[in-house]
Amino acid sequence: MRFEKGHKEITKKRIIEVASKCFKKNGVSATGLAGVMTKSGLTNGAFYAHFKSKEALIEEALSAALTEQHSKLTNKGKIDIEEAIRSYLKESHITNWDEGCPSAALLPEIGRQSQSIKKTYQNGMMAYAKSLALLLPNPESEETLQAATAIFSLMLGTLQIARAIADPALKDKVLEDGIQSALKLIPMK
Amino acid sequence: MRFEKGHKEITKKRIIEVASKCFKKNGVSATGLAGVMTKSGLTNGAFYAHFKSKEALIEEALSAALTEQHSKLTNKGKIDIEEAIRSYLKESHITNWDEGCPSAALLPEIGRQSQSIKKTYQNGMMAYAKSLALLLPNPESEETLQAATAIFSLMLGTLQIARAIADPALKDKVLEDGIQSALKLIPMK
Amino acid sequence: MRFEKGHKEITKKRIIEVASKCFKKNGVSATGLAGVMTKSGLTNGAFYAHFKSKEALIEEALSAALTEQHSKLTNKGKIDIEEAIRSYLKESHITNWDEGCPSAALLPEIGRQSQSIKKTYQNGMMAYAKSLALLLPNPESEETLQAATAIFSLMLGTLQIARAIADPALKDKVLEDGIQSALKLIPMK
Amino acid sequence: MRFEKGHKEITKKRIIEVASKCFKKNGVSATGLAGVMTKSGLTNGAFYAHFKSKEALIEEALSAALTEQHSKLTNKGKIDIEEAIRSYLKESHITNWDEGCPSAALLPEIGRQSQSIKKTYQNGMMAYAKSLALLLPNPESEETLQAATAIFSLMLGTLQIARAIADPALKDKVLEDGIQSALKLIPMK
DNA sequence: ACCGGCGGGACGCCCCGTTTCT
DNA sequence: AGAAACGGGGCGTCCCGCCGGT
Repeated sequence: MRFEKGHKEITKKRIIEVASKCFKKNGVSATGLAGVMTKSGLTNGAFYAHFKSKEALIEEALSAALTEQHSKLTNKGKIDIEEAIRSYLKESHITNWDEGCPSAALLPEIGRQSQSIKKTYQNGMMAYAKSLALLLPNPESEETLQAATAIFSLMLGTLQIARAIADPALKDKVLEDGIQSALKLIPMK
Repeated sequence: MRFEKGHKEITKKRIIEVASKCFKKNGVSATGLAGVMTKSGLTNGAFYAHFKSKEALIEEALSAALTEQHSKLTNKGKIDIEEAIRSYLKESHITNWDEGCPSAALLPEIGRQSQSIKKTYQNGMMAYAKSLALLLPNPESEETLQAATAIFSLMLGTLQIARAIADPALKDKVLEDGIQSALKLIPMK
Repeated sequence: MRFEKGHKEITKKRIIEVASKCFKKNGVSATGLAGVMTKSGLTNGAFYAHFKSKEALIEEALSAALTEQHSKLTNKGKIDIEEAIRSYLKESHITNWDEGCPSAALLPEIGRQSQSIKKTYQNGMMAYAKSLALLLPNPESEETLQAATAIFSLMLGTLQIARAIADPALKDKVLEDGIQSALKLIPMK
Repeated sequence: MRFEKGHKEITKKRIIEVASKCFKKNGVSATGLAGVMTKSGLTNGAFYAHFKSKEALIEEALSAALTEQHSKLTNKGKIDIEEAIRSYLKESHITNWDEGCPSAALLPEIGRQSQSIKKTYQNGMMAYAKSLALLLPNPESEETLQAATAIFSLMLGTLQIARAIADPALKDKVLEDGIQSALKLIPMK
């Protein structure tokens, strides 16, 4: 065959991954499909063989980005919560939009999308918060999940602020302060 | 004279206010200048009499939005920190994009803009954090400013998450949990 | 063999019939091959196994549509000319584009096609006119063929006008007047 | 001024006239806005300063074409009905799509458009029929209008058929027969 | 031999941010 | 401050072809 079996799935996956990075880097509405397709090694015309519309791509790319972000927590073997926080708020995460957290890069835009996309986000976000709770004492309790969500919100807001600040020294301070504050949200055993 | 003195400034201010709402509501890159001008009661061609480019408008609109958001804290007379937090995370803020916090609506997009715009954001954000710190015990200390920034980051992230979630019940829970967690970040006297 | 003999012909015929309806319903140039293939239960790629190009399909679909329209005259057993006229100009024919007369739905577009397609139309149209002449007195005479052509032209124009009119009452009147006028073109015995 | 007063109206009129010809020549759905604008000496971007959408242009171009066609009947001073028929069905009208009758070129496509466009057509067509009736005996009677409509339908259908026929000799015959038949529809004084 | 997966470009309409002249 | 237009790009869809499985 001109294309081996599974070729289409691989191609689609490639498009999704490229789109995920483009969306995170430049924003959803500022990302054009033509650019995504070119970066995927394809032409414009092939897009609609894989996706019904740009919105469908957004949904799949968001889902993939959330899964990937989630896997950063779960694939590392055992890590403690402080390590997770420091890893999220480390300096390099500021500039690495395309490989970073989709929430930090896209949340307001997600909030303006359709219910379907919001549902996708909701699922991914809840899963992430639950994994974060596993790093805390008493992982199954409701309060722990609440604490995990708070830690996530704080990290998220801190990273976004750091990214939107001009002065490098202040950036570092915001990150470091964010780490300290996040640690305060860890519940006692 | 065809227009009394000051007319131009008034017009410009109107454009900025309209743009500020449009940016917050639909995002910066999804907002077109034509729409802004039409909503301002002007025609397309008049834009460049007031602004060098879209970027210049972004900067001025952002500045205005930050000032307005700031004034919500300072204009109310005496309020305590809990009231401020509850006010920020009240349910109506979820849907009121255009009259809400510019950080919650625009932060990732601001982070992708030029240094000049980031500097604008930095100033507005620092001022806001300082005003927030005034509501806390020991307002002048460095730790208090850090706490205020943390509270702001947490509120910000929480609001964005609530806006990006599909399920209404979960939305409410996220907001309520956010309030509880924010309160924990208030330093003791 | 994967497909029994004759499978291809059946498939091709199905494509032609689907295309014939689509062309009549939406017009030739507004009809996409993808839609035709999907409605035929096939995929895009299969098209060029059956037709050299869209133009080839147009030609075959036109031919089929003309034949089908012709058969409406000849398959009914004995009918008189008035019945034929009333049947053509009955109200339901206004809305039934896809099962109606190809001339009424497509003539200007056919006039813009290649000589080859025009030849196809010419043959089908002449055959139709001759069958119409058979319903008139003195069927073999040249004047009768001329009268039949005139009746056909009148019906055709009338139906097109009725279809292009907005007011339902006027539509009905146009049809009814068309019938009366067509009857006047019937030669005396 | 860069553009004298009334410039915009002139430009719009030019677009409409160019579009009218393009629509008649190539059909509505096969005509692209880019081509129309280029032929009007403008670029793509200027289109939406003049029209809300392609549909708006269709409506205005159709209206203009109907008016122009109408004026062919009324501007010539006194003509008799036979002259009008011969003029409509003269050979040159076959090839002159772009300067010819909009009904002959576009009717089926008009029938597929929105109610609003159909209403435009209805008005133009009724006016044309009434002017045609003025050339007949007893111009004000209802029967005369009916006869005029019938003559118009017959001419229309005949021209379309002639245009869709490949053989030149047959074309001529169809036209000539059409003239003869149309004359038969003229009511007696 | 028949059929289809998968992709290529070009172009459809629409709208963007911007410029120029008055 | 507005009128008018520019050029490019957005998403979506078109017609078409290569190559190989069954």
